[in-house]
Amino acid sequence: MPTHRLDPIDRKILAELQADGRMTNVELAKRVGISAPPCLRRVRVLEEQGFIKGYHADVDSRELGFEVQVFVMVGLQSQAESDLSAFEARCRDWPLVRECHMLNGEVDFILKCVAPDLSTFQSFLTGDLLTAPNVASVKTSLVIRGAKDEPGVPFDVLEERLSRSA
Amino acid sequence: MPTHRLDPIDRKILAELQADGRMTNVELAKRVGISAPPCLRRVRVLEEQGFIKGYHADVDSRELGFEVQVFVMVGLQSQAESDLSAFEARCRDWPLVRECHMLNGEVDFILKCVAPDLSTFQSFLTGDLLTAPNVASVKTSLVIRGAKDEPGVPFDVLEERLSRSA
DNA sequence: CCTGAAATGAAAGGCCA
DNA sequence: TGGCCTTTCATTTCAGG
Repeated sequence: MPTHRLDPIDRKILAELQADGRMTNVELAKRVGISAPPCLRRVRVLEEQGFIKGYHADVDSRELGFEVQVFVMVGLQSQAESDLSAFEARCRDWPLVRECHMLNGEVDFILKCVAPDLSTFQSFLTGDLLTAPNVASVKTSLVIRGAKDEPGVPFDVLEERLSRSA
Repeated sequence: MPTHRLDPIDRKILAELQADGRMTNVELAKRVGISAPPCLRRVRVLEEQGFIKGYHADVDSRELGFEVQVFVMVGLQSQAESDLSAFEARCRDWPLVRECHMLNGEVDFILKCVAPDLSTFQSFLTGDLLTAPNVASVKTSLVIRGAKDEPGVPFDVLEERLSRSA
């Protein structure tokens, strides 16, 4: 487990910033139990080493007009590495595709898509995805309602695990 | 489309904070072209009205020791509303389940899960998910590699759409 | 609803322990 | 490393257009 360089204070910093990424540094320092300057230094290091990849406001996509969320299962004809990465590159260029993960099993990729309405999604589907090279099968599943959508990872599980192995 | 109360400056604020949620207010004000005090007022209003649901540091889950990501398709025996929401409540209690969405079609739910390793996931699967009431079918798909993982929504698409309908 | 100024409070760097 | 001090800059309130 590559958590070598992280002490308990670093993990607490990550957990706090995951829960509230706009917290001021003095508030963060208070919560993790050190003073502000070393706390800020730790945050910088965590950013530089890639443990923190960025900070994002979590916007309400439905309120903003993105009423449609769809999961799309994609199978390709060729699973040669060059064809896989060509498809991935295409996904990165499609703004409606927010996530693209390569899976094991019969299907090759799962895509998480958003769209303002069904017709916008449908024209993406027929105009872009289905006509893309090497695409063999596409199965879409509309999200009827969202029940849980937590960003990040469960730090409780990590801490529990670390205390077990200690 | 319920974007009524948002003017172009509000949308720019949302787009900027989605891209960098830790930006200072003066930097944000400079980017959206107004001075700091009204900019902060707008941010507060966007938070209070729920357009901004929170701010989160994006932590590298693999670097932190969560090596396994799994999508799980779940079918239930009963689709009565009380049974659906009972399952959703269960998902909210499971820390390894980060997302739970109700879908149309043959499968009822898709879950996005993380775990430190396969054996942790497997004990969740057999110990918690498969033994939960009302669960009829479970199909898991391991993420081999991630190709795209963008949080939030594509504001370009929204702006383009608004300029079309104007 | 915005700008501009003034006071409070936080960020960032130097330096000592 | 963490803590303290100082300067710089951001946040917040208030007066005014």
